[in-house]
Amino acid sequence: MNITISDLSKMTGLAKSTISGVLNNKEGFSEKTRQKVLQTAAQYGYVPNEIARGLTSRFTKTIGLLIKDITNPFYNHITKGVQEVAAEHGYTVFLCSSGEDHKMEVEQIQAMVGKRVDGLIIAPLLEEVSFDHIYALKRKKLPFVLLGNIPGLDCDTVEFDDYSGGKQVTEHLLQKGHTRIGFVNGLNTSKAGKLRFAAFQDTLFAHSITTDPKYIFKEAKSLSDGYAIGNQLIAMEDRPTALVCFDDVIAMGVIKAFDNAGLKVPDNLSVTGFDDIELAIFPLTTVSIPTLEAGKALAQTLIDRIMQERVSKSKHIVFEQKLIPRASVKQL
Amino acid sequence: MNITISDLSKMTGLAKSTISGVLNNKEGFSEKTRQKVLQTAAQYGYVPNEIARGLTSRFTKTIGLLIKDITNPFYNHITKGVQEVAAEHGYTVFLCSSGEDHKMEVEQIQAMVGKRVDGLIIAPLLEEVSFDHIYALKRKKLPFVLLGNIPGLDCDTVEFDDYSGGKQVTEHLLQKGHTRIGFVNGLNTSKAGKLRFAAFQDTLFAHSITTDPKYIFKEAKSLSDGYAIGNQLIAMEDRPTALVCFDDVIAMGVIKAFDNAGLKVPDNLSVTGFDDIELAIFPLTTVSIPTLEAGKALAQTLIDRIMQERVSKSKHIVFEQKLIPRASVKQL
DNA sequence: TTGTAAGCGTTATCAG
DNA sequence: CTGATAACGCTTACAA
Repeated sequence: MNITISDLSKMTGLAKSTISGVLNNKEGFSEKTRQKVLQTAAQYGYVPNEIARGLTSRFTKTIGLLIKDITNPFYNHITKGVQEVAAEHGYTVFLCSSGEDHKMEVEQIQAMVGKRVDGLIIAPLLEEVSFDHIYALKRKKLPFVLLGNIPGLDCDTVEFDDYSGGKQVTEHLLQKGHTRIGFVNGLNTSKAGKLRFAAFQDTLFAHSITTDPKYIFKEAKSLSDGYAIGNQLIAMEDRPTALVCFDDVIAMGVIKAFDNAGLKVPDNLSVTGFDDIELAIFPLTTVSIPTLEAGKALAQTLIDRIMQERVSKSKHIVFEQKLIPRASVKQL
Repeated sequence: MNITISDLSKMTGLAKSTISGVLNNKEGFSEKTRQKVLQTAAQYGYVPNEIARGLTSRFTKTIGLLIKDITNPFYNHITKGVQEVAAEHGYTVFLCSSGEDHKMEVEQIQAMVGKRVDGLIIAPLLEEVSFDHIYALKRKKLPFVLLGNIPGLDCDTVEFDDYSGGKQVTEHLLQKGHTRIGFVNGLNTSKAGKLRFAAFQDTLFAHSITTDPKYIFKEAKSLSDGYAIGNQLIAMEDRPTALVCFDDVIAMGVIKAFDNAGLKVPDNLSVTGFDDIELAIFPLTTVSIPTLEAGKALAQTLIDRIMQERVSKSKHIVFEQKLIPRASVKQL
């Protein structure tokens, strides 16, 4: 069905190794043979079987990418970055989503290992979860780079400074005169959420401000979660004056709820997010995160590691987060 | 580095074929051997080399997905759908983006064919472009399904009824009393755009309404394109009263421009989009498109075709588009 | 400059 | 019930 190198060998009367050599641009073939091979290959639409090639060469020119949800702007920008540099270097990428489910994460990684990817980029669940599968990778000496880090695990990482981001928004809110501030956190399995929240609490504590526990929400992960929380807030008589959301998507959900109820942001509630997603046309004060660049860095780091045959020591890249003040926070 | 079946063979003292048989749940092995194999395999963390497996079995359990831009909600929802169904059936998916570039499209498909995917899902450029690479697939008898259709090419397809969508919005606008209506089209390579625009023109024509050519824009593909067009519109003294945009992302760009200029939608301009993306918290009148479902249908159709060994005749699935009236259109 | 042969990790076939 | 052996399509010594 698919033409092979031995087919070409028979057709041209040349040996398989000759065909292979020419096709791989090796030196030392007469122009005549070279032409003959190239021509008949083109004529019959020969496409080398990379999979057979991978068997001998130990390289599949494939990398795996495991993210949480392709539908989330944060992850699809990372994906785009990975994609771009992978393609530049001739790699194809397997895309897998864990959907924030640990079992799925383990399975998908396993599947990609089985398919003998040359390396893996993983955005793992980082809290309240076992890392056995990641350690297994390390033991196998399969190159991989993590988005985020696992304490005590020495490997390449790309990270964002979430603590700083959390601190920046909180201080901004404080400066604007807010003292009754709520926080909507993401999933418990997210380390970014843990760090942002820690920064939030620490910063408030440093200013001797305490938060009412009823202003703290958890486990939000979608626009509809944000929407539901927005409605809870609307129903409270002593609402906070400001709300820090784990990401822009959630923030948009909250804003939508207020909008639907005829309330205004920031007049009735100041709202902030994280990610600075382009689609949020609402002038949302947020913390920008260089996701596209991080994706590129992720892929570049992995490819470097694959080439170097894992000699050099681990690389750790940290991207800064930066507050983007816009109009969703009111000066009190 | 990676443990193989022959390693297991040596360790257990059993033959390779025995190991292979047990691992693949074949009948006819004593419970004793079975246990022995399974146990040592687990002990040493054996992961079958799918790539070697693929060499003999002719199946790689991998499918390829080629889209235009993962960052666009339309495509990432399709991707999510494909992903889900693929994972359910034990397939891993290669994700490639053409970035709306024909050369890239050809190359990426070529790469995936080289990696011997079992089948391909392609969202190809459909206008002003050659289809040689698609015909080559057909000749190779490699299963594939298209998002959209190519006239004269008999293959599985999943489509949206873009003409109907275009007609629905246009009629809606007419009903609301608009007669000076503009249109922002997507790229020339998009058939969806061609169809939506044709419906737009036909519908206006049927109502004996003509559009001013200066109200027609082309080649928009991003929020910033929409933004720029919004600004052009703002600068016009005789603006249209309504604007049909190729998709929600572009529409959001237009709205953003108006917002920034202190103008209001729909008071100063009625705007509509396509896709009904969740993130558009602005109450945008749009045409909803079941992208997630389409993604699932795409994957299911492909997998069916792979199993059936391409006997049955081509399947064509058409998803309807549906107008979702919201508040971005003003009653005149 | 070209050809032969072995090997990559599996599965399949066919004896034992 | 188990074990050799060939085959999948390619690369790579090594030989001619």
